[in-house]
Amino acid sequence: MARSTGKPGAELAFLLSQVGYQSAALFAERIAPLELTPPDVGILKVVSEAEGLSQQDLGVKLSMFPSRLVAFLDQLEQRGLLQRRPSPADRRSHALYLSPAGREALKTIGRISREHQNQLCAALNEAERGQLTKLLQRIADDQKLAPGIHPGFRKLQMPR
Amino acid sequence: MARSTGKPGAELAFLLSQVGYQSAALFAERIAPLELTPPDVGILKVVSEAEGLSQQDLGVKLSMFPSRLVAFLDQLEQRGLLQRRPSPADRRSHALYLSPAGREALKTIGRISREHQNQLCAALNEAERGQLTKLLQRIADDQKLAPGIHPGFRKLQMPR
DNA sequence: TATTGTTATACTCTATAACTATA
DNA sequence: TATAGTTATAGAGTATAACAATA
Repeated sequence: MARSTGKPGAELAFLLSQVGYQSAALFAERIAPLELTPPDVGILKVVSEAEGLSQQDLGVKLSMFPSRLVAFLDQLEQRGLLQRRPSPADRRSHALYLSPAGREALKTIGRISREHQNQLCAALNEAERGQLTKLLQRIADDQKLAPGIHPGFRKLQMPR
Repeated sequence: MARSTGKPGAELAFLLSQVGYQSAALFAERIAPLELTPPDVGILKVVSEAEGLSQQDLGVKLSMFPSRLVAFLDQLEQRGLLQRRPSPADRRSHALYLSPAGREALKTIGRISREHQNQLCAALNEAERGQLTKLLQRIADDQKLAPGIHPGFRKLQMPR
């Protein structure tokens, strides 16, 4: 039974964490058959929006250590989704590009993401989803969360 | 700039994951000075609501492997927040209880949680927080998320 | 001397399965 | 023989720091 009056608890913050985790977990399940993980998707997305960027740039955008990026990029490159091209100005750095297959993968991911959202938000109609989006966006802006960048890239580990 | 018409993307599902992660991360930071982690808090909370339960029971409630529980319980017991008492009926099993210090810790955690929620939801007024809570609760119910049980107990690992 | 990307190392946390003591 | 809790082991993933090539 919920308290209707009195000192407010932290139900909302906990609900946010619960539902947010559920969203991440279901999404991870949905892309697993593509042999992709959420960080893979985040990397592909950022590269697609800023092609030619260096691994350094990518690390800054995602707040990831460059050394942690290497393994992800190796795998994406081996699978032909992403390319490391020599940088014209600096032979130390690599310019990152999506391959055609990488762009195709992003389209598939987009479709999967929409299905995922429909499943997750099945309890709400369109108007309610719009309401929810607006409220969450206000929090995200206030919390200085960069659009399209998941804060989990930084440190990892949620409950423990 | 947001698309006002056309095929919907998955912005809402991503926003939920972003804000949910932010909630979890900020909460973890807030309780870190108490030398507690979110799973510690989850355990204390469940025990407080069902004192006398066994480690087996606790594992089922949290969807955690019993072997994973051991280290958490060891630490909480050593710090005097939780007690393993002999079970009257079965000498194999332990009945879990909070100590007075454990109950005190939960009060502190409750205060911290409210501060946390106020910080996280600073962009919204009371009415808006109520709206948001209702919408999220509808999703949580539809997704069969148990009240007060974080789905992250199960498997862990969000971005990867 | 500083910087880009890579590799090496140590550490944390987990699931699985073996183990003990009771039942 | 089965069950409660514990311990052992191996694996996944990370941050940190050392490293080679280039600037």
